[in-house]
Amino acid sequence: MQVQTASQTHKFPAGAFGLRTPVASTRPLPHGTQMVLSKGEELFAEGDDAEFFYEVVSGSIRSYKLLSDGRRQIDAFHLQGDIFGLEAGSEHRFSAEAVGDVTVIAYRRSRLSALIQDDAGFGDRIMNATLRSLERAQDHMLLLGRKTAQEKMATFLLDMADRLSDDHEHFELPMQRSDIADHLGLTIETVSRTLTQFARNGLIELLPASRSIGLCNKLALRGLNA
Amino acid sequence: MQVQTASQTHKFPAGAFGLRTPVASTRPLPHGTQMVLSKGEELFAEGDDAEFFYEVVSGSIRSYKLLSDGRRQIDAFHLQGDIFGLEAGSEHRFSAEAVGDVTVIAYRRSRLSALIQDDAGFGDRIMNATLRSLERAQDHMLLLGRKTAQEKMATFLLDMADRLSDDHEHFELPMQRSDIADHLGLTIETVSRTLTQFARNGLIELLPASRSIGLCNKLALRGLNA
DNA sequence: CGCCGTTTTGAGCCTAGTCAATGTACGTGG
DNA sequence: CCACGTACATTGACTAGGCTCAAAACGGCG
Repeated sequence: MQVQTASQTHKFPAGAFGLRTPVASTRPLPHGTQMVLSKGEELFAEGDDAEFFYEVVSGSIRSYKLLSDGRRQIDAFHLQGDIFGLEAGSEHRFSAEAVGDVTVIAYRRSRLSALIQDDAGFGDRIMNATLRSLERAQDHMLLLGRKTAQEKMATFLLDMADRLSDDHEHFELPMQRSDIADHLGLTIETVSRTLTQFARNGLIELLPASRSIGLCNKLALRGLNA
Repeated sequence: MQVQTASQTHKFPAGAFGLRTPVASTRPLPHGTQMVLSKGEELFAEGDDAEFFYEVVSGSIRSYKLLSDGRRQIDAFHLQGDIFGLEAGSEHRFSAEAVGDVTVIAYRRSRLSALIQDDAGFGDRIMNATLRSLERAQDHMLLLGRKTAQEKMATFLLDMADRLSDDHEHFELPMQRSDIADHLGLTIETVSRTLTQFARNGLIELLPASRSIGLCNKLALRGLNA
């Protein structure tokens, strides 16, 4: 997949039809196929056949929907261990792209019941992953519908700190400002201005034009969180 | 339940602990307990033990989250046939209230695996209901994050027409303006003004201060929908 | 060094929110 | 039967938070 351009769509994991691919990019697993995607590559698009669902091994995936005029809503960033792309119907209801370089495992949906038969715990993992996605979605609806720009950013930063940092204070954002904006229902200008303001008020540490963030005053951020 | 006031919380279906209740309000079923709630009654609150999950028999349930200062986001209206309130963790992550008079069936979560054993189709129904909730949530995030007030109202009206009317054109809204506002991330004033404007432009028919709606120009509404 | 993608900053505007008053429907009690 | 009270909905005037448009700054890379 690393040899393909960023705009192409993968309707199936490389190797599924015997395609010649770099050794490092795909690897057969007992139950799924490992895939490597580079920055910006599309994993699937809204409307594609939902033949596979996925688990993130490393890196970050953005899943999103578009309006006809191009407005975008990123409904989630999927990080290590997250499962996504499982659908009730036959088509994907959203698109998914690699935020940076990413490794995922693709599972064939038609083999879901077989996977569950083989591994009793797998079914629970799927159900729990789906329920956790729903919980995240519910929290995010509250954010999108009722929080101010400052509250949105505070919530986002605290969540990212929890999900991608060991000390829950210092971390590197995998995505750019436009991704954050389209996730929080804001514009890139508002995202940038809010970060600058947080830094000026001593809530966060922020190297100029960088994606590394340090949370200096988590208490104040939590105060903004609700 | 009909004898209780609107603000009380049900931590369990009446009858579960031998409470004396009106005959008409609860009825034991093979797999669950039928309950009747009157307008405004709380089924469960955020943080309550998620001992039961529910299926709507008739009427409409609103599920919502609150911020500390009282701002509310209604993440869904559950109508006939919808299943809701199943959680990954031990607590409910949102509150649920009857919009009008409602009948639901309460299923004990601890018996979920038994229910699935008994009825092979039940597990699929649960999984599908959960996935459909997730799809709805994703659509709704796009609405909340990226649609204008007019687009939000158009989407909402078309969705309600599909879900609670036979001809998909004439229907009675079960909820009041403040519920619509808190569902769409707007204020009641904006909801009211937008409806009035739609009526003036001939998109809908609207008896004054009434909840009955007729869609006159679905094409124009669909145009606003994306 | 210079280009390009990204981020930051500034100035002005607009959509939807706030505050306030009026209108309407309905149930209750005199 | 009507007067009143309450809950809900509509309408108006004004405000403000976040958006748009525009330009400058920064960083990485050939």
